[in-house]
Amino acid sequence: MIANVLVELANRNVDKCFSYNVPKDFSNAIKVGIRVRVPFGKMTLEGFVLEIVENSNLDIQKLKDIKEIIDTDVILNDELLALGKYVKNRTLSTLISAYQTMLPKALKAQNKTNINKSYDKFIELNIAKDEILNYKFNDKQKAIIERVLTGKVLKDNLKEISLSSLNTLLNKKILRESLEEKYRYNIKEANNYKKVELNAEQKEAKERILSDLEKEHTYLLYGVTGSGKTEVYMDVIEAFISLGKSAIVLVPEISLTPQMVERFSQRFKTDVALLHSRLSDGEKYDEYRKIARGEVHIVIGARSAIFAPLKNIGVIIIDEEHTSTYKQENNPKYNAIDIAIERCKYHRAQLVLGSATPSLESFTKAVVKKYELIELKKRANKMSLPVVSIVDMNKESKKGSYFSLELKSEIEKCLANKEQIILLLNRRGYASFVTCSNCGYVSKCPNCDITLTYHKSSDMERCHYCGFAAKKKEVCPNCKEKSIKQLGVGTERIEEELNRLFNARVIRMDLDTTSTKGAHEKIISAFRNFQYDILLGTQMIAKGLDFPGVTLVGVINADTQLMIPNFRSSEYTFQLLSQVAGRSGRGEKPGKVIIQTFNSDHYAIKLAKEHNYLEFFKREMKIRKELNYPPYCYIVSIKVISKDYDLAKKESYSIAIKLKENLKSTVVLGPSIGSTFMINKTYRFGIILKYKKEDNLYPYLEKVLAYYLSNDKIKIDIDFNPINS
DNA sequence: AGCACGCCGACT
DNA sequence: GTCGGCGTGCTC
Repeated sequence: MIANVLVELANRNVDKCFSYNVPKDFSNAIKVGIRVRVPFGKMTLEGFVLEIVENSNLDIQKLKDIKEIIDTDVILNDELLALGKYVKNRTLSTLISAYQTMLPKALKAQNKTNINKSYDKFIELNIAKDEILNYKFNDKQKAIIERVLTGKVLKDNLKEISLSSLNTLLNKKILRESLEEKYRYNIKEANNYKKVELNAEQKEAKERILSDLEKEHTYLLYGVTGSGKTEVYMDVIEAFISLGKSAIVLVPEISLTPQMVERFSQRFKTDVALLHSRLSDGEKYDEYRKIARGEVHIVIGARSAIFAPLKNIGVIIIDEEHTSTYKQENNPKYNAIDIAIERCKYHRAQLVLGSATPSLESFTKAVVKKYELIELKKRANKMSLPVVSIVDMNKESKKGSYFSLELKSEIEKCLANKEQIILLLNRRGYASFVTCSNCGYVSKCPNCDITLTYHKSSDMERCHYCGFAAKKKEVCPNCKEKSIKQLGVGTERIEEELNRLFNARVIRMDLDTTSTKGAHEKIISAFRNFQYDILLGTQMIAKGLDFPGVTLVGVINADTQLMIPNFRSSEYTFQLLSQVAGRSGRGEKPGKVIIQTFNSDHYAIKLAKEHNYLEFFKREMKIRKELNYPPYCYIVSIKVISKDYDLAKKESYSIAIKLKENLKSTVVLGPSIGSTFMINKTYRFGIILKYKKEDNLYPYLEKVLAYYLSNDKIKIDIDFNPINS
């Protein structure tokens, strides 16, 4: 018997099966989809058994033996095995890295993982009840026996009575110890569930999703903020569970949306498993086993939860589908929506993509009927959308202040009324960009309509997209003032200002203040409990949070997102402003939103004020069409990376030329250097491909990868449908 | 990833 | 004449 094993090394040279002889002792235990330990050269590696066969082209006599079997239960079932191949083919990653990202750390093939199951120690009677009379016990021993008489008791509870007495009884074999696997994480069961009746719109949405279960469908659930999408999700899931099926719910970052989890646990109790980055490796392992064993029907998690080993999936829900967190930024660079579609095909399941501001790609697919559009037009609580006002910071009399007069006075009003305030300053705004502090002019690339980024080292303004570069301007070409400045202000600075200007309790929530476990939850609950007046934070405060006490939302600078050199910057700005505006006025009092900007005429800002997604979609699509950006084409980003500048440059040019020759229906841009040109003394040159249909694309890119396979001086990194290029 | 093999420069 | 540089290739 021969096992074909994929070893743990994430190197393209060894990303294939190696054949091993299965010793007779293992012939019962060996299974496809488990991990084994095998000799590999002089090393011992872990790997996944992908096939078990009887014959081989290789000389069977020369095959080495499998050293050890690691798992008793299958880790990669047939669906996951196929899914890994799909990920590899979609992203041109190695197969091993595809499998590794699908699994929690405890189950990866890695020689030095030491994440174990956790056990509870129980004590129970080791003799028949009536035999007890044959012994004489002291008082402590009696107390212990008393507890154990009715059944097994946690050892820790008995230790409190007397550890030495307990040990005596164990030694005399009157009591015995037993181990029971335990789960380190269990969702908190909430009991305050109130059934919410769906309104007509929500009911219709639910019925649409359940209308045809014969084949897989993708539904785009487009509903304004507060339209009650979560209630629809829960009702749909309940319906699938009653059909004996299960559900995956993806949220952008689960630790930021605790109330989503709370609402699910109220309704579905412990039928829910949670998978997200804030769980420890041990906790993740436990949740994963719970899922694999079929002990829960619902999995809620962030991106990688799309690989949860649930069986019999009826529905996959992707909430806030427009968020970029569904795209993984390291290899394999997969998009959870693509994986969801693939899994839905396998299970004949329904995919629901929910958003108040769908990505242009998704909305386009709905327009061309690739997705089915379901609209929720009304807010479920009948509250009106908050009133948004835009403050043109160019017209502020006191230049250089971070707070406009209007925002300042509204903050003061709120504080006086003991109402709460959320202030947003996007953290990504720290990147230096070039702008005129007098008129708000921003340098843009003449070829790409993308903001230029100031490079200090060369004192040039560059386009990270096409490579265009120009000397830094001293005088603003718009207003002729000598007021060109680099901007970059962060939340920390604003926090200082708030403490200086107001007598208020301020809490800051950004990457720096939330690095420790449970920090998010602490900040959020402290704010919700009115321990603070002002919550200041980056975009992480914009998503899905529900604070009934908040009546004012202020956006310190709406332009930070616009400045990002990315064709999606308008889209992101619109989404962010719409999101954060939805945080205001969720309680009884109506909400107010103030957006400070130097670009008060920008359509993304104006239309966010009007809550007008459809008009934004139209406007932005027109621009995308003119400039040939997605959704009018697909994009591939290729990075040529090397420690050797000249080599990287030379090879990137030769790749670009070859791509131009071989991909006839593709626009090849570059090579150019990007904002991440030098990282750790490695240089990266970027090539961008734009195409609508290119049959030769995958085969040719595989050729390029194969060409550099054994060249460890050059690394080729390919990103399909990148989100930040 | 690790390790062996192999083909050219400065040394006990 | 040898020790050792790291380029190239292989690992069932």
